Amino acid sequence: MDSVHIEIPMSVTTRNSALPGGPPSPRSTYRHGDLRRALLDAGIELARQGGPDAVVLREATRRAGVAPNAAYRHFANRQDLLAAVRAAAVAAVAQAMEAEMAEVPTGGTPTEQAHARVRAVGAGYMRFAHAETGLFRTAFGGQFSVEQNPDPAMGGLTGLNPFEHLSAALDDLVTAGALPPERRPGAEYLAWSTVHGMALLSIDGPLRGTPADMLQLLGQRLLDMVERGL
Amino acid sequence: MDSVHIEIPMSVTTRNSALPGGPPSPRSTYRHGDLRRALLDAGIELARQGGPDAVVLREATRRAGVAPNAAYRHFANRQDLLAAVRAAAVAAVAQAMEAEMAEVPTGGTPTEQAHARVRAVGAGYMRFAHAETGLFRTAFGGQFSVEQNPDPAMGGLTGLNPFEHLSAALDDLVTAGALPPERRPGAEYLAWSTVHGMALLSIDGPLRGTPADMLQLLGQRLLDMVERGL
DNA sequence: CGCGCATTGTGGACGCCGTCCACAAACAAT
DNA sequence: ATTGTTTGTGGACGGCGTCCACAATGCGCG
Repeated sequence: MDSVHIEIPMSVTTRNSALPGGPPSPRSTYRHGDLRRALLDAGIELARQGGPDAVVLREATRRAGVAPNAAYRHFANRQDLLAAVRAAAVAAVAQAMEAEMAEVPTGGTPTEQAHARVRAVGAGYMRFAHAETGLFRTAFGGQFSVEQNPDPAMGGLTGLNPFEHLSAALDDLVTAGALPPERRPGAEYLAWSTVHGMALLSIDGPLRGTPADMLQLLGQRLLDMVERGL
Repeated sequence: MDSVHIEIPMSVTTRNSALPGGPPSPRSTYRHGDLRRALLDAGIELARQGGPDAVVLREATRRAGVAPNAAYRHFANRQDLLAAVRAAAVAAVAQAMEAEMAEVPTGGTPTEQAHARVRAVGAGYMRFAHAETGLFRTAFGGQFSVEQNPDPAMGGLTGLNPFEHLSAALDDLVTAGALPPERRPGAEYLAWSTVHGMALLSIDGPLRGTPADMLQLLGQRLLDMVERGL
């Protein structure tokens, strides 16, 4: 696994501090304290290990030490829980991008900087897909949408979601004069398509099992292609 | 929906010629005739309408007018049936590519021809994704692999599967002198990533619902990018 | 302080799914 | 005609999402 820092908000306060291992200790109070949060955490963990299909309502309630139906007090249905988990997963992708951008060396011409930033966004996306397959698949595997009425829960530490990071990086490219303005509209989708495709090919497709360094190399070639072709 | 010719092999002979509509007429014989084929056809239809998750064993047997367990005489389990459906779906993609290539005007320099062929492969892929979403998702949505020990069931009319079509087109590009040989290795994955990403973005992602002509345009820009950047 | 009520968790049920086992019908080979 | 193998049936099990009725809880209002 690649090393990617993932910062997923964990339960803040839970009266029932169930230590891992052993059945969750019986609640002292009838009320749980923060069941919504507990279910969400359980869902995130399930997604991390098995992707979206592994987010099973009954299993989440089991882990929270609660009856299956209790979930319906906090989520309309399985789909609703999954949506919340997905938001967390998207936020994690945003953070992966931010981490990657933090590594970009300062200095160099504005053009170099701008290019480096676009590459960081793309590389963060692909690296995350490889390092946190389950979460990535949850975020971008099935149906997803990030742009319209941006859910703040999908933002990283900076508050920007992955799509916004990409847009910003492309804007920089234009300001730096490295991308003709007339080519800017829609460029997000060209760039996104490219890295999205490679991410999926490398976790679900023919590139599955390819060693990380090989993948890194291919990824760089892909980004070269985008840089030349955009 | 775009118009794409899809040729999926349908049942050759079924003693029980169940016309659509109404419950399937009771079998005259205890034996079915070609239950495997019937289940596969049902599975394909389910996949076409609802993607891989819609391929439900019990529903397939229901459509074939047979008890649920009968399926286990022909498929090891649900996964096995799904694999067979997937093969058919992949073959359909190959045919979509072939149809697209048949449209390429003859004439022009070898370089132009080669470029046109690569574009046809990519366009066929994306067009199919849009026209036959369910089948596309079944073929390339979840885990998939096309290259190692090529399953003949995945080939189109020419016998080549989608990956082989792409490879051949890229080889042509080299022969025509439009792609430096040193850049040839791995080029499949760069090109595939690109169209795969856009295909998914346009059916599951933010490009969902984009009008077909808009999509066509974006697709062409994407192929331009590949052409320039490969 | 006590009461009523909205909130939150429980228990039990339903119908759907995939899968397993034992049995029966149909056919093929002897 | 008998025997044995294939193919379909019937019934069952556990797991899932979801619904309804009920019980415990704790908060706000008098």
